[in-house]
Amino acid sequence: MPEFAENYLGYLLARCSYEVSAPFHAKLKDEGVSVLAWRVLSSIRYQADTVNQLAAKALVNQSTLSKALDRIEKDGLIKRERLPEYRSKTNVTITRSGKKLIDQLIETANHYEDRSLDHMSAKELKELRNLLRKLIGRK
Amino acid sequence: MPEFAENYLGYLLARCSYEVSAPFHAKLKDEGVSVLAWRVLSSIRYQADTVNQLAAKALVNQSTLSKALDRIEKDGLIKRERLPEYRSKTNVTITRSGKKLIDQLIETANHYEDRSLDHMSAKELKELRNLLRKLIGRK
DNA sequence: TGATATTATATGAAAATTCATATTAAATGA
DNA sequence: TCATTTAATATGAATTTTCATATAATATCA
Repeated sequence: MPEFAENYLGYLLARCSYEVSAPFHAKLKDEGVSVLAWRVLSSIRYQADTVNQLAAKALVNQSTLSKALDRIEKDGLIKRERLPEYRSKTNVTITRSGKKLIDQLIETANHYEDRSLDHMSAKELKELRNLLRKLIGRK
Repeated sequence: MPEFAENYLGYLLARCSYEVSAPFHAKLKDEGVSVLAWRVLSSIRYQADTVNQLAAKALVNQSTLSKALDRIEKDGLIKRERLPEYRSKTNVTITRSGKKLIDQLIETANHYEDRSLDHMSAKELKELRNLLRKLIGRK
């Protein structure tokens, strides 16, 4: 780890995020699924959402998401349509085949998560989640 | 926060990393400095390093870093030269003007970090860092 | 030692991302 | 109501990243 980062929380978080997710992201790549597709599909699995909302949740800017949605839609995993009650918003819904894919991926993700966390106790993990939520003001 | 992510540590980490760093990254953009340049320069501020090492530290693949180094070098912030004792490695060193820039940026980064963490106690922060380090096997 | 394998970096072409702005819809206000 | 502003999404052009591979140096081994 670079020197500056020893106590720099921004970098420590980036590194943890990267390392914890790397194995699963590699798996996604094997399956030909982008990280953005993963985030979008898991977000809308049970509830449709608009483009801007999804961009915020997927941690990318709106333009990036719009173009990613083009590709995900081309793959038949989502559908876009203007909201009837507010026609400047685009509603993004998951298709049957999108559901099939994401349900498999969520299962895989949970396996990977279990494996990457098996050196942490349940108590530590709970504490970590609490601290992270507090960090971003969710607690 | 999307539903799937409520307990998915991979996403929680990505979100925290993103949110904690966003204000400083926005500031970097204002200054015309890329996140990669920030990571590279802060890494080599006191000690030169090779391309592959830097790529790992900067959390990007080697190819991405090579091209970023082209740009950072063009800006006069770093210098590349083959290591005399092992000529297939490239040593990346910081220039005088690189040092000047990074010293300012580190100061700015610390300000931002202080501000984004002022709702956390010192004890919580210490505990968070410990847990994060344990998560990636640094403890 | 010469052939082969491995390591480290660079690079061309393709893909994804970003920036700025266009387009379209909705809200506001004179 | 019509003009103006604001909001939501899409898109062209430029930049950056990625993938695959080239290049070059070093290590290995028969």
